Amino acid sequence: MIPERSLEVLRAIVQDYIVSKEPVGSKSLVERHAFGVSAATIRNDMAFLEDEELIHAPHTSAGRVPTDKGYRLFVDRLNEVKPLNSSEKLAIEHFMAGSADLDETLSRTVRLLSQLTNQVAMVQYPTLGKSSIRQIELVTVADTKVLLILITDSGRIQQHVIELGVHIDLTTINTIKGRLNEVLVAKPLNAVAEALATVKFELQPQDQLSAATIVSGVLELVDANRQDKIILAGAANLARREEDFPGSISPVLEAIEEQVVLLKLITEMQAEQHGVSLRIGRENTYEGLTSASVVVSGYENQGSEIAKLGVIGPTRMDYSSNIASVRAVARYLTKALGN
Amino acid sequence: MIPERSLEVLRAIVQDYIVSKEPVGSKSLVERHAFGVSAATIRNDMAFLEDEELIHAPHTSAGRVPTDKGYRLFVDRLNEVKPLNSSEKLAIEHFMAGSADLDETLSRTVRLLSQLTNQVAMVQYPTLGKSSIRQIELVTVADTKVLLILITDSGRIQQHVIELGVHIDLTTINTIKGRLNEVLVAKPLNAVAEALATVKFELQPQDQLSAATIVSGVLELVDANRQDKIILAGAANLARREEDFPGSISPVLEAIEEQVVLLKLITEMQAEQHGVSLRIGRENTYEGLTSASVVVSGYENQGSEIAKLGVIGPTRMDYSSNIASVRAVARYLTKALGN
DNA sequence: ATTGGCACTCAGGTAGTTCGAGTGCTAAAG
DNA sequence: CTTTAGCACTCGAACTACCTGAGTGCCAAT
Repeated sequence: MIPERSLEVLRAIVQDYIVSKEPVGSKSLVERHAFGVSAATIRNDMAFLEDEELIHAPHTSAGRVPTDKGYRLFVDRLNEVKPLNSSEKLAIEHFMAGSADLDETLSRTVRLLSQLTNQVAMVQYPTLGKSSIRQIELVTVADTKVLLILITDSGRIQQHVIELGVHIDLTTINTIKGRLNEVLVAKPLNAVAEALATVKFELQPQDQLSAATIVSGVLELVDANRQDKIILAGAANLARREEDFPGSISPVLEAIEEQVVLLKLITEMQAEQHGVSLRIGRENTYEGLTSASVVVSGYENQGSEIAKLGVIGPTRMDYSSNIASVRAVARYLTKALGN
Repeated sequence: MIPERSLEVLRAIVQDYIVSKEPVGSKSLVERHAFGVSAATIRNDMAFLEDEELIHAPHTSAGRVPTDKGYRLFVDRLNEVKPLNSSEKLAIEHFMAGSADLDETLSRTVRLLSQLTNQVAMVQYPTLGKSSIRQIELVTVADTKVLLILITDSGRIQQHVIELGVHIDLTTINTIKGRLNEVLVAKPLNAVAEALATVKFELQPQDQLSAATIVSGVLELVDANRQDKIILAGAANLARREEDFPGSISPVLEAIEEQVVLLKLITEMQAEQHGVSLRIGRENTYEGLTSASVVVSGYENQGSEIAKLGVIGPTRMDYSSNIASVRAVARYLTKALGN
């Protein structure tokens, strides 16, 4: 068990370190904070915190810096989430005005988040696995090509051109389309494969092949997009915080360019407090992100979480305000999707 | 007029500097290159090149570094474009295999280019203004909503959901669709507005409003996408070349995140030699890119240029191989689009 | 448990020094 | 007129030595 005052000392160290970017020593600590005890006492507390591996001294005669574990304890037990100030609220209102389709909304959201936090922001597209099919359309675009369109209840529209190799007439297309919609509408996407496995079409033999091609096109479209998409903004903010990353920022840049890594990461993350989840430093198993922290929140549509958004920054980030921003933006996006 | 040997010296300086990243002096120059004259003679030539502002000494007792003007002369008159080596050709073949729709093709292309060059690569989506309409589709997606789909001859598919506010029946939609296709098919996109200005629909009065809404939807779709799109890859390569950028890479990162800037830039650039155009250092009017060079080539569909692609890197880049790569990838993409 | 005192540590800054790559100039040679 | 060898000069980079001061850990007294 950690004594109350030691926790206060840890909080003070984290807060001071975030603003000063310098290791913080016992003296400056008692100057800036009213502990009511002397520096020597604080030093004892600090020695204790160091034993617990919550803080760490870069070298013997330097101040202390929080460890990943220290940050973790800080956000879990000591951190009070700052409410947004009025200019931040204003910024959100501003971005909120006049949103259009899904692409536009998400792209605005990610830019908003990066501006609010001055970090790299990311927004995941609604996960198809959690959506269901609203409608399927087939449209001929050439003699032997049809355009397959998949519309989900989250408003996402996917399309794919299918080359049939042979001519197909309108009646056949309409038969296939009708049957597909019968079978698939309102089905969640992860149930599509099963539903299509047994489907039969009342068609002439020569058209059965085309139907099969189209069916596999549907499967492909559903599947190809299960690997969801992430959009990013604010990569330049990384470079501006370069000194916060030991070594170079290039592994971090690589990590965020690698969508697969990011997707895996945020999918694994489970909501902790305030509906926000964090990965701090080495808690990120991915090599390139061990000196970074990730703050993520889910956003919802029709009452259930459909995807996530968040920010990536140095472990030495202002958790208070970043958590507040991520949470607020997630709520805003949920609200915007409600319309 | 610049004497022949001085030009050779400039070429040698540029080449050595690109590999060594160190200012190059007269002595190492005569060692590495067979000029057949002594270092003192080379020094005279170097003094001449310095008068012409083609090279520059960082300080009195240092070697010389090419200026932007020097690089420019180098690429215009001295540079021979390296043919790609076999592993590079292999990489292109590999990416070439199994390309699918336009999105996929371009996304592969940009990653390919960034891998080949180890720079930041960019690919511009086909400019709509240079495409024409292949087909227009209307699909109902809800009682009062229709999905408008625009397919261009470059294979680009644009979609937009239109909220009509009132019910619309299938016959009406088909009438509108038929008429739109009659009027618009094969029209270049920049002629769409004109073509639609006078179009009339043979419809019941209560449906005229819906038709008008759809028409304005078409216009919006054409127009909203006139502001073209660029996709990027390899931003991490920038960070890896950080020492090549004086100051910080963050202005460069900002510039490339700002699509408008990039679009403006590459739109202004006109093909020079080999079908490739360059902007070297301060030739880039945009502030953040004054220490960067941009190599761009157009790519074609059906015999005319539809958009551009290229790379961005430090002024001290290997122009030979980057020009070769950009040119080769542009050709490959042109070929891939031909299918 | 807290505190003042004190010796100790060590990164970072300053100053002085050397080293050598590279220059520009001059005078002689081709 | 061009080229070359020779030479004095310059100046950044690298190395050294030194100092400073913030910060620590520990101990004995409260």
